[in-house]
Amino acid sequence: MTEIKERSERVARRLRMEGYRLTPQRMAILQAVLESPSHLTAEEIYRQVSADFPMLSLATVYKTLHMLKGLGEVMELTVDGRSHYDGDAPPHPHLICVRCHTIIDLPLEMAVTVPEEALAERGFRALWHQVEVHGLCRQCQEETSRA
Amino acid sequence: MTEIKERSERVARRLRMEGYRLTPQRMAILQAVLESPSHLTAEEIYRQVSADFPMLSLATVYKTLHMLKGLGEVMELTVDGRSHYDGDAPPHPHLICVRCHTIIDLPLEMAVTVPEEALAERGFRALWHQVEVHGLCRQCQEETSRA
DNA sequence: TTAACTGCAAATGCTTTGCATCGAT
DNA sequence: ATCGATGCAAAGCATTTGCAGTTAA
Repeated sequence: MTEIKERSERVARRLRMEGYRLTPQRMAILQAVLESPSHLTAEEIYRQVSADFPMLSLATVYKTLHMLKGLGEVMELTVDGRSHYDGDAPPHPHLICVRCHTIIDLPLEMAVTVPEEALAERGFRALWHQVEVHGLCRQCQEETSRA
Repeated sequence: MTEIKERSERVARRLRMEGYRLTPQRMAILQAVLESPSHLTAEEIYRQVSADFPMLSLATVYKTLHMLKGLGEVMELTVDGRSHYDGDAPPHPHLICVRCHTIIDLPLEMAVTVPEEALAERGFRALWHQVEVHGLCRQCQEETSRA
């Protein structure tokens, strides 16, 4: 909890420094993304934050998430045509169910094994990486075999 | 080339076996995906195949790609809200430019390093995996620094 | 022959945008 | 007081769907 508070204060400071305004909507959206253990969609963030800010608009949620993504403070994960947002700092692998589209985090610090030379050869500057394992979650395996 | 022909014949055989009809459209779409060294979008496949089949519809392209994906014969990679399709067999990492959305293949057989136990613990059955490295391609680095 | 497939056009659903108003600085 | 941010509604765009006509088997 304190960790999340510290993190959101750090981001707030950064926003101010870079000339962004600290609106209550932005703070609430940021808080929601950081707090959630799962990977919320814009819609879910909207519904959740709306409880405190009934006048919030979905467009603002999208605009804020876009900004935070641009700053690298949240990551975007597209599953089945829907974007999910994750505020976790250390990159970790995601298990993605191809049937129900659930996303499961693996709490492992994946040191990705792409050799530096391969990137350097192509003049590519890596910013972050992402490991996705696609398959069937437990429940979907059961439901598939039952059919 | 022969490799591609063999591959498409193998897929054709599989389709027939599983009760799908082998229409000229399907064969042409399959061919196009297998032949292309890049990661075509549905739109690009449509334009390309349309040269030979002017009566082809985009809906058929989507339906066919969806079917092939379901069979695991092609993989889907979503970048910036657009799906790209890749018929390559061995899974390899992708470098994705966050600015221009170019996709670069790395011809490395990535043995992904997600420990089996982590999957087993969660009852997750892995089907395939995907490594994405997000960053800036050479050209976009130059254009960014110039600005 | 007949059930699956195609093509068309309309519909869907997520995301973005334009613009008048509001509010953080 | 300024200019960026918000909220609303409309627009945008990739993808899906319904259906009548077509065709592979």
